[in-house]
Amino acid sequence: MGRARAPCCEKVGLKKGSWSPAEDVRLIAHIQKHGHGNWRTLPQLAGLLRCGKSCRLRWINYLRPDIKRGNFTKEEENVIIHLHQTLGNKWSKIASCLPGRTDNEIKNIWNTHLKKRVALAEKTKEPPCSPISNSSVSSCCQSGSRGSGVRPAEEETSRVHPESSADDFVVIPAEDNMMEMWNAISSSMSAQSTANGIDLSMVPEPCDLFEDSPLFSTDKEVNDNRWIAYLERELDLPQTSAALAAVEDYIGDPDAEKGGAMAAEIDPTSSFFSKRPRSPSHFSLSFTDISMAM
DNA sequence: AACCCGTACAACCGCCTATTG
DNA sequence: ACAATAGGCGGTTGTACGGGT
Repeated sequence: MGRARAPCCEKVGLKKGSWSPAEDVRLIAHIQKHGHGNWRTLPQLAGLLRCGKSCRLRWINYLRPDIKRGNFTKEEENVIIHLHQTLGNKWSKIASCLPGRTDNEIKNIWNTHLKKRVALAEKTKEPPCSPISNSSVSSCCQSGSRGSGVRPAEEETSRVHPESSADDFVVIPAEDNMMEMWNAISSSMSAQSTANGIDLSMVPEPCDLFEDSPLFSTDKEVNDNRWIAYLERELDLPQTSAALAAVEDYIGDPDAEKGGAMAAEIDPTSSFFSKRPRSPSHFSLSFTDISMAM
């Protein structure tokens, strides 16, 4: 309130714009390993040339394990329309009623689709959507006060489905490829996969995971690179220099066929997360598979 | 093929609130 | 009580992409 405020971070030398797959992997790996205690210090700790806010946004809106991607269902759209009628542009509150959807995503869908649809419906005097019970709307949104820190993913009980009838609360299946990805990664790591969020403190250290693998090295940096290489491979990302270094380090031949093929795939502008959904079997690689491939 | 235009959505910005010392 | 800081929110912008001409 008029108070002078320091910038959230030193912007000089920081990267802006789209996130590269390598940055995504670094962020995921860091949060998997350490959680996100302090967003401000996270970029340095994770070795990212990004502002803490940018990291937070990327995680919350895109990389979080419980993000539900893909088109909005009719029911979801109806919920948004109804909630917007009562709450206005309180995107985070609306998001709290739609598990797996982010405020940013809802804001976008409203601005690009639903706003027009509602305007058109008002013109033609037709309802923009089917009726929805008020109880479901109010009950799922009244608790979400600003700054509570409770994200949709963490709310295990406030899950509303627009077509719910008597009790209003049903669980929307967490069926999205990001969940599959995270579950695959988590299960590969013997960590407990969760449908409604991951307890990061339970995730084992990468080095621990590699102990039984031929990839394991006593050199921490080598292990870190191999860890990133593993994640990149799991995510089907273009292999970064870290990954290639790990490969070369392991096979001892930079010009080996596989290393060369991986290098040819490097494309810093593409992103795994913009690709179409894939089958769960895609994530069936094991450490054995990787070590064989390497 | 080149250009234009609309759409979708990721990302940034600035402000506000909650928390902490 | 106050100030500093971090986290969160909503508005806006930038840009990639697809379809039409």
